[in-house]
Parts: sequence; C-alpha cells; structure tokens
Amino acid sequence: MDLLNAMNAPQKEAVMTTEGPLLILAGAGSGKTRVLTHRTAYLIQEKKVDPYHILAITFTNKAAGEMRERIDRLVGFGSEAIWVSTFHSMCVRILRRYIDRLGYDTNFTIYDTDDQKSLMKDICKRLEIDTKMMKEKMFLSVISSAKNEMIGPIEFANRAVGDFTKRKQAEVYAEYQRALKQNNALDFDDLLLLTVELFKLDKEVLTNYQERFRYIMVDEYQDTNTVQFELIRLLAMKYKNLCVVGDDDQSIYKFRGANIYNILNFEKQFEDAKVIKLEQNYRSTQNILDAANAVIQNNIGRKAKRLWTENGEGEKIQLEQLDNSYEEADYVVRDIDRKVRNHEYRYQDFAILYRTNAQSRLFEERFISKNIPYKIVGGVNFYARKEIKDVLAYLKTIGNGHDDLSVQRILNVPKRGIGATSIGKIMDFSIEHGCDFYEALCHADAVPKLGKAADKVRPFVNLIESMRVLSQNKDVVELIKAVLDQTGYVAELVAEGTDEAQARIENIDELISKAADYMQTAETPSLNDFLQEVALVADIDSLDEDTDYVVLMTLHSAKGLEFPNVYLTGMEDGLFPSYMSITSDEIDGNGANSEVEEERRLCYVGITRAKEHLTLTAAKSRMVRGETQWSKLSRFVKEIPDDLLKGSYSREREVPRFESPGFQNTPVRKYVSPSQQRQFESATTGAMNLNYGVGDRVSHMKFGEGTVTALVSGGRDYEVTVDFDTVGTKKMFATFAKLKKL
DNA sequence: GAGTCCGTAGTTTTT
DNA sequence: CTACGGACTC
Repeated sequence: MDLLNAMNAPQKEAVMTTEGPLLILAGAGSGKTRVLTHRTAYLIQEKKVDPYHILAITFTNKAAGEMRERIDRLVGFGSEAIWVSTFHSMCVRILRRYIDRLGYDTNFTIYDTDDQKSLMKDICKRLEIDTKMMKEKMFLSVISSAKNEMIGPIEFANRAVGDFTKRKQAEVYAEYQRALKQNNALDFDDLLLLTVELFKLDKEVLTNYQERFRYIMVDEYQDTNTVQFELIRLLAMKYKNLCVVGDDDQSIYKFRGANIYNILNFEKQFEDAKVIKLEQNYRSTQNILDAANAVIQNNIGRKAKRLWTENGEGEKIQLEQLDNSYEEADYVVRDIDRKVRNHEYRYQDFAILYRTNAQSRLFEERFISKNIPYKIVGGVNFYARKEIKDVLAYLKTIGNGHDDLSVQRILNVPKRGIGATSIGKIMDFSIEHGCDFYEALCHADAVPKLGKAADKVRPFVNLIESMRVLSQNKDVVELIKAVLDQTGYVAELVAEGTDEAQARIENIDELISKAADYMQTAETPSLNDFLQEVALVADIDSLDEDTDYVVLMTLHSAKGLEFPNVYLTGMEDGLFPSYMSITSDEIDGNGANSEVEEERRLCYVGITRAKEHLTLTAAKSRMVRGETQWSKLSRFVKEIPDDLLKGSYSREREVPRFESPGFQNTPVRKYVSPSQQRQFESATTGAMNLNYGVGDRVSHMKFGEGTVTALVSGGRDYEVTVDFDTVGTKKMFATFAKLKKL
C-alpha cells in the first residue's frame, strides 16, 4: 500500500506493529515523525481503528501542531477526532472536565513560574522564613522534584523527620499546596500530578479514558518524567497498545525531572515489548554523523546504536577558535552574510546555537548593525513579560475571582494609590473572614483602618464587575481592548514615550492579535479557554519556517529542529560543558559524571541539527559577569577526530602561555590570522609562564591542591581564582602564587 | 505611598 | 556587567 512506499525495513515494521507495547529507538533525523504519522494513518486505513481511539502526545505545541497537520494531510476526513496534544494540555482538558471530583473548581487558573515565585514569597513571609538562608527558588525546586516523583506533602513530611531543613521544606510544601488550592490554581506539575491522582481515585474516569485511548503514541519519550510515565502507564494498562518513540542519546531534561530509565527500562516495565531501532539518517552528511557518533560514544550506559546515511560525505566540519567572544560573533555573522550574498542560502537556512541565553546578545548586536533579520527563541518568554502578565492578570481576575495573586498584581496597576500597607490590611481581613482577597475588596468599607484607601478600591471593584458583564459575550479581543481602555494602561505607556514603553505597547498589540487569532480558530471561544491556551505556550511554538530570518536559540530549544547550516558557538570548557557539570560529583551507576554525560548528549543534539554545514566556534576569552574568562576548547570538540575538521584553531593551547619565543610550538593549522599573530607577539613580551587554565587541577605551596575556577587578566599579571580542596576559594596573582599544574 | 539609589547575586537548560 | 530587590528619602 501507499503508506509503506519509500520506507526502509525497520520503518515499515514500526508502522505495521500496531498491537502491544512498542519502543521505537529513533536516532536523530531517522524519520520518526514520519513513522508516527504513517503509523496513525495505517491504524485508521488498514486496521480500521476509529480515529476517536487514538492519542498522540508530544512535548511542545509546535510538535503537536506539526504532527496534527501531517496527519490531517495523510488521513483526511475524520482525523480531527484524534487527540494530538502535549502532556500538559491533555491534562488540562481532562481536569477541566473532572477536577471537581478532587475538590477543585473547574475554572482553575494555571500558575506559571512567575506566579509560583510570588506565591512562594508570600508563603515565606507568612511562615517567617529567613529567605537569606533558604531561598524561595530552593523551595520551589524541591517541591517540583517531589511532585515529579509523586510525593505529596504528607509523605514528604513523613520522610523529613529529624532534618531541620527538610522539615521546613515539608512545612512550606504543605502551605504552598494549600494556598494553590485556595486560589483555585494549579502549577505546571499539578496538571500532571492531579490527573494521575484523578485516575487513581476515580476508576470511572480512568476507565472512560482507557476505553477512549486504545492506541497511544508518545513522542520524545526519553524526556518523560515519573509522573508522565505513570500517566501513560495508567492509560495504556487496559489495551496495552502503547508506542513510544525516543532516543536515549537525546535525553537532555534530567534537570527538569526527566527520567532516562523510562526509556532504558521500557522493555522491563512493559512485558513483551518489541523494540525497533531506526538508525538510517536522512538529514545530515556522513561527516556530520561521524562527528556526532564520535562524541556520543564517550557516554557509558546508552543503548548501542550508530547512525549512518546514504547521503554523501559532505563538507568537513568548520572549527574556528577566535580570540574573544566579539570576534566569534563577528565571524559567524560575516559567514552568514557572505553565504547569503553569494546566493548560496537564505537567512532561514541558518541557526546559531548556544548553551546559555546570555550568549545571544553579542550575536544580536552584530545582526542589528549589519541589518540582518534574526529571531531569538527563548530568553524572556513573551507571556512572561510584565505588560503581558498585567493584562493577563486582569483577564484572570475577571475569569476567576479566587485567584488572589492576580488580583493583588493589578490592584495597583496602573497606580491607584493603594500600597503595600493597604494590601496587607485587606489581606488580614480576608484571612480573618476566610474569604478571597477579591471578596474582601468588595467589602472594603468593612476592613478596619483602611480609611481613604477604601475609596480607591471601590472604582477598581466596579471596573472588574463591569468587565465581568462584558466577558459574557465571549469576545476576548473586545474584552482586552476594554480593559486597556478603562484602565488607561496603554495611554500611560504612550505618555511615557520611551523606547521601552513603545516596545511594551507593541507587545500588547501582539497579544491582541493573538487573541484575535484565537477568536478565529477556537471552536468554542471563552475567556478561560483562551487563558489556558496562553498559559501553556512555549517560545519555540512561535517559530515560523516561512519567514526569512536567522534563528538563534539554546541547544535545548533546538531539539527536534533541523537547518542546512548550524553554528555551535561557545564551544569552550567551562561554558559547554558548563563549569557546574564539570565540577559536579554526581556519579551515575556506571561511574561516569552524569552531568557531563547530559551535556554531551546536548552536544550530540546540536551536531545532529545540521543538514549540510556544521560550524563549531570557540572564543579564547570572553566576558563573564564583567570579568574576562580564558578557556580552552570544549572537551567535546576534542572528541571529534582531526580528519573531520578544518579551520583555524589550536588543539592544545587555551590560556595564552607567556613563554619564550623559542618554546613556540603551537599547533595552529593551515592559517594563522594576523590578529592571532599579533596577539602572540604581544604576549611574548611578558615574562610569565602560565601552563594552566580554568578547570585545571593545580597545587599551591601553602594551600595544597585545588581547581582553577577563574583567570582574570589584570594588566601585566593574571588574577587566578582557585577552589582549594581544604581551605576553600582563594584569589591570588599568578606571579606570586607559583601554582603548579598537576 | 512612591520614587530613587545602592548593593548584591547571578548564568544552565523550560512545559 | 546587568537586573533585581531592599532600604531610604520625599
């Protein structure tokens, strides 16, 4: 049949294995999306499965959208009955229907990271926790990990006996959860956790969904966490037609609770599971794949596989080590500019990838000055911007009066002369009477000692009430415009007249167009439905293939994407792999530093994004927190065999060593740029002999052994920071320290 | 209650 | 270096 044409043998097998548990180990670029979509079509057309019984889960909305589109094209009529969804939006959909069985209101609000932070701040204040000693962030991450492992507040408390910090955490966890419930709000982790709880508590609901989802497919399975696993397990328990697709080499979200053993142990967890490997790559050249294989094979404890391709060898991988981060940005941008001018490629054929968001700035500056269109994915999420959050807080308040956090956010935005003291008094009142913050506002006259502030509260309540009436007619665009109009929010920004205010206005306009777009596409538009959609978008979702711009993003965001030209930038030890991971002592079951292994997988992901040309760049020095950091080439680069590489770089040298010219044996290949030559010459005029760099182990006469954590150029000398094993961190001048490399 | 200034901490990664 | 938060002042 047509569906199987032009597929290789394992792909065909994956498509035709429709019954029972199936693990598809799909290497990068091996056509897994194609397999998933064709498998879906096969289920419907050949196996006569009702589309209503199929569920496909992805990680991002973008992936879900793409899959939906491709399935629609393949299946045609009836395909809309298939659930194609992210974990989170699937859970929201289920919870909106049944969460009242867990004692929540179905109108619940979803709290994002920002909301969580402000809630946590309140809680710490209330529990009189010294946030200098215990950070809000720490509590949130502890709670998140607990939720990911499905440990509730009570169990957490039971495990916390004895340990003071743990007991405090348990106390905060319980209070946090209570506050969320009182606000009728759920955080991201709750969406998953409460769905699992619902399934476990209410067999009727579970059976209902088990009957519905008789065929389940999960994409990016290597990034699922324990709750997600449980969710899938429960759903698939009855019919056992579970197909998961993933690549253990691309597991890069451990920090977020992803459990790599979900994929490594799939065959143990699901009896009689079949495993199919897809190793033929259709994306990259052989050279790129060789490099990727060379890097990833340094990881221990992975499922054996080796990518191959029928594509040609292709170009060698360009490796450029520049003097500093400015030259790195310059090199990359000029290279892109040149290739576009030569009509070899268009802007959209290029992606610049980096480890940390902070690295994007230098590239951005270059793009602006050269007038090259670009798009930065990530950084501050659109929906996390202040002005957007303000508008959304109005909408949330209108839609859900129990959401105290949103009400408090906007009560004095724009300024109404209601300050912290008044808010405190109202809060006390609401706690005393066991009512919502908003309810307290409605009875402002009854709040003791509020005085004149009560007169300022009244217009606010009237505003919200009139907006609630307006929201009845379901037009979100009209509602937003009315809010902006009535509050004078935009007018205030216009009056400000700064560039920043202008940018905020543009963002608000964009929100309005998004709302307009929503009104057009939603089946049954409503305020709450709009808010939930908005709460679950990721920045990557906004990436548009049809617009001609260069894309800049972190390696994490790049997963699942591909580009003809990829620049992996900042390939320096200490940056990538990060200093944190290098010095981590977390050892996995195989005796390897599991954090460096995760970074290596990230590198593997980066390399395999490239279809035709891969360029690796590194800077010898870069400004980090206002200090010049010197680093050597990333260890990952050194894992790539020499014969796959071309370009100007030095394998060994990292820190400028101030040696006598006679000792010069820098293995610079092929070409030494004039600037490099100049640097060498000026360097040789010094009299120092530094043979160590950041990350190296050194010994000091008095302090013993330690690791170099920073190397700052300070005129003629270098200021070295060393983290000593016994005496802690010391800063010293290299001339006097007389450190010996170990 | 609001605005300004100064000090400190922070850089992984995000649904 | 930058961004945020806290303290201080008007």
